[in-house]
Amino acid sequence: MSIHLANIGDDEAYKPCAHDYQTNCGNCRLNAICLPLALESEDIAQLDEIIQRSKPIQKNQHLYREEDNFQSVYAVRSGTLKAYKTTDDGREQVTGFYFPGEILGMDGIANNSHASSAKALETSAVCEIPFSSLEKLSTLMPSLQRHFFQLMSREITEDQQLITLLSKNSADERVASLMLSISTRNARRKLSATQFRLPMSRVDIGNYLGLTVETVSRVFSRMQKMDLLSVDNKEIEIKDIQGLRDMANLGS
Amino acid sequence: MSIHLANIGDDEAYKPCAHDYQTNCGNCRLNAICLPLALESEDIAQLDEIIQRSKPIQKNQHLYREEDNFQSVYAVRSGTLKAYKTTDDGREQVTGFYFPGEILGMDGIANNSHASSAKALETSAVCEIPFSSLEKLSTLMPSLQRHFFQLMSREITEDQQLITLLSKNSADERVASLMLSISTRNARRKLSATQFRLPMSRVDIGNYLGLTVETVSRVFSRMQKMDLLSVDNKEIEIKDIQGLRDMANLGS
DNA sequence: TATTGAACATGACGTAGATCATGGTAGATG
DNA sequence: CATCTACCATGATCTACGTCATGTTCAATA
Repeated sequence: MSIHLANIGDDEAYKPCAHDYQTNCGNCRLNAICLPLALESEDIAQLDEIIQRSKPIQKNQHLYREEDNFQSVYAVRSGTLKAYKTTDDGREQVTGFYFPGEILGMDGIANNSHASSAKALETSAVCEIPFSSLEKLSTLMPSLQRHFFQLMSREITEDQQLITLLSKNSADERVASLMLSISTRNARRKLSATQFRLPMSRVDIGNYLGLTVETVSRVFSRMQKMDLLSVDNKEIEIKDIQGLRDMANLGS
Repeated sequence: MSIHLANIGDDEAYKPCAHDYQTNCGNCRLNAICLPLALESEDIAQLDEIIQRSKPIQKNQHLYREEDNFQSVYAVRSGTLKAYKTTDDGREQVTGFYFPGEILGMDGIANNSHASSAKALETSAVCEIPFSSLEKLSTLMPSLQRHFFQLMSREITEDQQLITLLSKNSADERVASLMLSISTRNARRKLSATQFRLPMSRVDIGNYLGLTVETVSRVFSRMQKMDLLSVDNKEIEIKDIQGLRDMANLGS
């Protein structure tokens, strides 16, 4: 098992068969990411009540599929998922990767049906948040309402970042940006910002970044030659984070 | 004055100096787009009270700038605006065009500061919706809360569409898609789906679609040669909408 | 009316990244 | 253990689109 998984593995998430997880939002160590809001403890208790902690999702299993009836949004507890749309001519477009503490499924609210599919890239666990309950609770708890408005707004700004990346940046810049993004998201979860295992394949990376697998491979090779990072299959070690930032060309 | 503006011009929006517009959400002919929800008439009256109808914005004037303090979201009453981000190396990325009935500014909620700038492409009028009032009202009116969740979700799905377009589609497909998008958005407002004036420059189109001006020009020329549409500067007439759909390659 | 300048069109040419082809490696399965 | 199949790396070639250069049109202003 990888270092990455081992670090997560000591979490409560890995009790696949227990019906009553001892987890709740109050003691979850991801709540700083997932719920960065000043909820009163009784508020958190109320939130806990509507959240369902599901059994693990196996690798390649779907959490939901495009056009499924929309019921819930999901917070990642452990593992990683990718969201993707299937284009009209049958190809796939990866629209995002979701790490522990991050929330997915909000694109389904607009039409009461999921606008994308979500698939586990490794064994993962999620908290299911039924949206109708969330709505009701939000009218009672202004800070929760605000939190969800902010979460959705953040999703918008992140999508706009990706739009800019796809529209204006070279292959080198795109891959470097993704590596930096994963690095900072790891750091937020108190994991190493410089050493990690990529949960996704080169195909997924290329698809997400609008590049072919071959180009992604070549960029990784180039980065290694420049001593920015070392790549051993999916194991990444960032060796020169400033150099990587320079390559990403995103300022500072 | 163009056909497009003339059609809008009979609207109440064009009373630049009046302090008391006779407009309200109840009688606004855009409310089917802007508020497609079953609000009770007294609810609409409440909403009306928080909405401020501002004086027109002149062409090239900003509605807000990136990093401005976020206070409000805006509904376009007349005219057109573009939203854009300035990348770290100083270039511009157009992230969206906003037509009457559409809402912009929601990307500012996440960080209480606008994540993009908004500039009028022609003389325009907007309804300003102070967000804090909207939040308060939303806790009292579940249907309004739901509406805004849906609006934001729609913004997410549209951004994802653009991501896919940029990542997977050719120049022809991108331009054709934009023309079709403008066409359907015109139709929603009971304007012609086949004849309209583009409010934005070729530069803006290219920027939005991740293409250079030259490429956009060439695509327009190609489309004319194929008799899909006729272009006279900014005046567009779609002559073969099915042909255009085929070119866009987005299915049906 | 002449003049200036933005916005647009179009040709010639260069290039980043796609496509095609081949080979290597690591984990799954009989 | 052998075999199979994803997944990844890397070279050779091709091409869509960018870049550069030049010209046109039209609206604004002297």
